[in-house]
Amino acid sequence: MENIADTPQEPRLRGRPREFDTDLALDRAIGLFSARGYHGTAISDLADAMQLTPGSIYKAFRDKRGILLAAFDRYRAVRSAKLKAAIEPFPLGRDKVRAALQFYAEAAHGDVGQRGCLVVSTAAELAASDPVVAERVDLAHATNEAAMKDCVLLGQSDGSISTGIDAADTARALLCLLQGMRVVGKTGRSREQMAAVADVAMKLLDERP
Amino acid sequence: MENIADTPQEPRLRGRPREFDTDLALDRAIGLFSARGYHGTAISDLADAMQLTPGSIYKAFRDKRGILLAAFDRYRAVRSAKLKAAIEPFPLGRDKVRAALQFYAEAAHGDVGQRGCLVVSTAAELAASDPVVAERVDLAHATNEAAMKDCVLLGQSDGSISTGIDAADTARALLCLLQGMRVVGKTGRSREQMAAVADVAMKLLDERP
DNA sequence: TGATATAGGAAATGATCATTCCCTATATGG
DNA sequence: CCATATAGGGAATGATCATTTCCTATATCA
Repeated sequence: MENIADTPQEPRLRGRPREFDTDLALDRAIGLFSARGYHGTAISDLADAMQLTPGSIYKAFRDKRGILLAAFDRYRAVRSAKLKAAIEPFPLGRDKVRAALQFYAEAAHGDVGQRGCLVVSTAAELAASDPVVAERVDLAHATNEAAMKDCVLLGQSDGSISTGIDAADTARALLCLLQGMRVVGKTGRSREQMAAVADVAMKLLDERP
Repeated sequence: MENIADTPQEPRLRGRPREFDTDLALDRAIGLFSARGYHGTAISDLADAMQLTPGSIYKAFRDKRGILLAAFDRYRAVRSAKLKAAIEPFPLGRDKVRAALQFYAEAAHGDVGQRGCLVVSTAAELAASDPVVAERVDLAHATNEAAMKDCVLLGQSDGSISTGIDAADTARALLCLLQGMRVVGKTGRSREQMAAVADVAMKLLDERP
């Protein structure tokens, strides 16, 4: 999670200006929420990690759920931007899909893999009980699914992917595989194992024999 | 979660016998832990659902973590038995894999899908902070992966799956896809969508063109 | 039958949690 | 320069949490 400012922050008009970097603070919150879950992360933990007092946190984010929602939105913005950057260099749809799979393989092993994906942990912990959160998770999935579908459709138009496959179903299967990699990556798999999964998954782009 | 007694419970030798059905109580705990997560489920919630007092719960399971571990083990036992039953009728390895995918598609939509998978939620919430829990999650994944690998190897020996594919890598990819289906299923997908994922995933068993 | 051992459960305990209060600090607008 | 508005933060607040205590109930064993 680096410097990707998705909230450009126009100059505040009234009152004392904020002293902390919202994005930096949210990145810290993302780390905690991803690793320990929402209910497993206390405000005091967040205050320590974000280097803020509970009072300041509440002033900035309203309540604990507000922190989660802001962290979730930032997580999505950052990850989407990075995924986009990872697939952008490749002109062919097939190569874009491969790059996406490798991008996830990279995030699904080692320390980053163990920390896990905020979308996955939020889906697991809160989607069943909080409709607003569930909607955001659904949107995150739908966005990723649409990105994969675009790649498949591009591949079908540029000739790198057969027109005999169903783009929507393939994209949904890719989404499941990508999310599953993040789950399995929670318990230390090697880069090689995850790279092999990405490689094998490319067969989803082939036509039935 | 029905009547599958994995703890046959030999007749107690000393003291007052337990009055409640451990498996039934754990099934209720599984429902809560799966839907709301570990930290999101209070002992009082568990007491209500299990129809026990907190005192009785602590006598039987030692502490909250003990309930989670017992629930996790039972969840695995029940789901493994059902998966086994689902693929058992099919003699060909390829058909067994298809049955397994359909079994997961069935669990990844509607109410059951929204409740979610206890292995997924435990992995997301606790694997990074509790080594003992992480080991159990890893074992659960390894067991599922091995089951898939056995199906692939069977298929390769019975001729229903090409010997040109790597059984280990394919099994790992299948595991990721199955776990991912449970994640995506947390936010209400239709049976048709998940069935289509299962169908498309069968291409993982084909050789590269 | 009585010693032993375990279960059930109501009530208490102490820790921790999310949240608020209140006061100070620092900006802008007139 | 004073009114207004927002930020920072230390110290309460009240709720809730996991866990324990203690007493009763019910079984086996000798």
